[in-house]
Amino acid sequence: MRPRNFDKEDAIREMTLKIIAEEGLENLTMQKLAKAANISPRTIYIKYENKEDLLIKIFVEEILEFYETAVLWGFSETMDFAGGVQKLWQNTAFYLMSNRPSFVLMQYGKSSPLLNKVFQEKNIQQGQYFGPIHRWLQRHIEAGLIRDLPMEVHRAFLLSPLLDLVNEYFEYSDRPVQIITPKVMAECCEMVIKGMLK
Amino acid sequence: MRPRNFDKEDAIREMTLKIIAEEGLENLTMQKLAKAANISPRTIYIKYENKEDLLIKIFVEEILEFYETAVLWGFSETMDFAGGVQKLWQNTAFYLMSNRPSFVLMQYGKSSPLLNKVFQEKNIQQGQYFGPIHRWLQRHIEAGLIRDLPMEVHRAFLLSPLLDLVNEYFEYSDRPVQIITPKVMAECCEMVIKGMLK
DNA sequence: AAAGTAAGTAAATATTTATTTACTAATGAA
DNA sequence: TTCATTAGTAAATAAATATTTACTTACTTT
Repeated sequence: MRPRNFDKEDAIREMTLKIIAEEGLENLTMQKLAKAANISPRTIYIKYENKEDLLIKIFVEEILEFYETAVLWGFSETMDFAGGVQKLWQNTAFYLMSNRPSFVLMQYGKSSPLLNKVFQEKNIQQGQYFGPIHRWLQRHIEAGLIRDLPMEVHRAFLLSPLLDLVNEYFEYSDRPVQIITPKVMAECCEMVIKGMLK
Repeated sequence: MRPRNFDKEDAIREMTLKIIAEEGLENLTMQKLAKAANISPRTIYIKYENKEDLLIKIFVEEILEFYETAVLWGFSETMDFAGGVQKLWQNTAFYLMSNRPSFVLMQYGKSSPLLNKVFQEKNIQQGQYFGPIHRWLQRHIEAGLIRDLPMEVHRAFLLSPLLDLVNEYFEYSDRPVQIITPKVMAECCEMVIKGMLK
C-alpha cells in the first residue's frame, strides 16, 4: 500500500490558514487551496470529507487546541490574581501577535455560524476549554477577592480588551508607533486587575 | 418616468440584514435575497452596482451610522467619567441586544476583509466616527483622571467586554438565566470605571 | 519480483452564483 | 392622450465552485 505523504497534509493545513489569514474565509476555495498546496483537489477529499469538515477540523485541531495550550503556558490555577492576569496577557498577546491565522480564525469564530457552532459545541465558553482559568477565577471569587458574578462576565473583562488591541496591531501594522508596547501591556494589566479586584 | 418603489428598497435592506443575522454573511446570495424580498434579482442591480456595493452601502448606512447614533444617544462629551461610562454601556447594550443584525454585522466587520476595510476607511477607529467619545476621553486624560495611553487602549477597555457579553446573550439565548441583568450591568460599569480611573 | 492496495492526479461534472439580456409596466411631461 | 423614460420582471448566461470519475503511481506484503 502506498503510504500517506504527511508533507501533503501539512501543506493543506498550512495553505488553508495562509489563505484565510490573507484573503479571508470567504475567499478560500478548494481549487485555490489545491493549487497553493501544489496538489490535486481530489487529495483534499482523501484527508477530509468535504469543505466543512476541513474547516472544522482545522479550526479545532490547529486553532482552538494550540490557542489553549499557548494561553495556559506556564499558568497555574494556584497563581495569585495579579500574577495570573499578567501571565495570561503575556501569553495571549505573544501567541496571537505571532499567529495571524489564529487570530483571524478566532474572530471568524465570533461571526461565522459554522465556526460559532463549533465554539459552542466544544464548550470553549463553559470550561471544557480553559478549565484552569475558570478554577483560578472561582478560587478568587470564593476568597472574596473578586466580585461574585457569572464566569462569562469575568472572562469578558479578563481578555477581550486585549483581543481588540491585537486587532489594532494587525489592521494598522503600517502605524508609525506600535500599539502593544511593554509599557502599554503593563498598564493594561494594572487596569484589568484594578477593575476586577473588589 | 416610472417612479421608484421605496417599499422594494426597504425590502432589500430588511431581508439582507435578516439573512445575514440568521444564516451568516457567507450564506447571503443574490437569488436568495431576491426571493426573500419578493422581487427579481435584476431589481437589486437597479439599486446597487453589485453585491459588494450592496454590502458596503448597507454596512455603512444601516449599521455604522445607526450604531453611532444609538451609542451616542443622550451622551455628551462634557459628562463626568462615571456618568459617561454608564450612559455608553446602557445605550450600547440596549441597541445591540435589540438589533441582532447590527451586532452580527459589527462582528463581521472584525473578520471579513471587505467590511474591515470599510471600517478602516470610515475611520471608525480614529475619530471620524465616535468623535464625542474621543474628545470626552481626551478631556479626562488631560484632567489627569485617567491614564495617558493611546486612544485605542481606552476604547478597548471601554466597550469590548460588553460586546463579549452581548455575544453570550445571543449565542446562549436558551440559557436559563439571562446574562445581562441590571445588576450585572451596574457592576460591570463599576469595574470599567475603577479600572480606567487613575 | 509480482500483486494488491491505498495515495495521488488530471480532467470532468453538476450545481450554484453573480450578473445580463430582452422584454413589459407604469408614470409624468408634452 | 401619447410619448419618453425609468422601474421592474422572467429567464438566460457565463463563470466559479465543490465534488467525482477514471485513471496512474508507489510502496508493502507475500
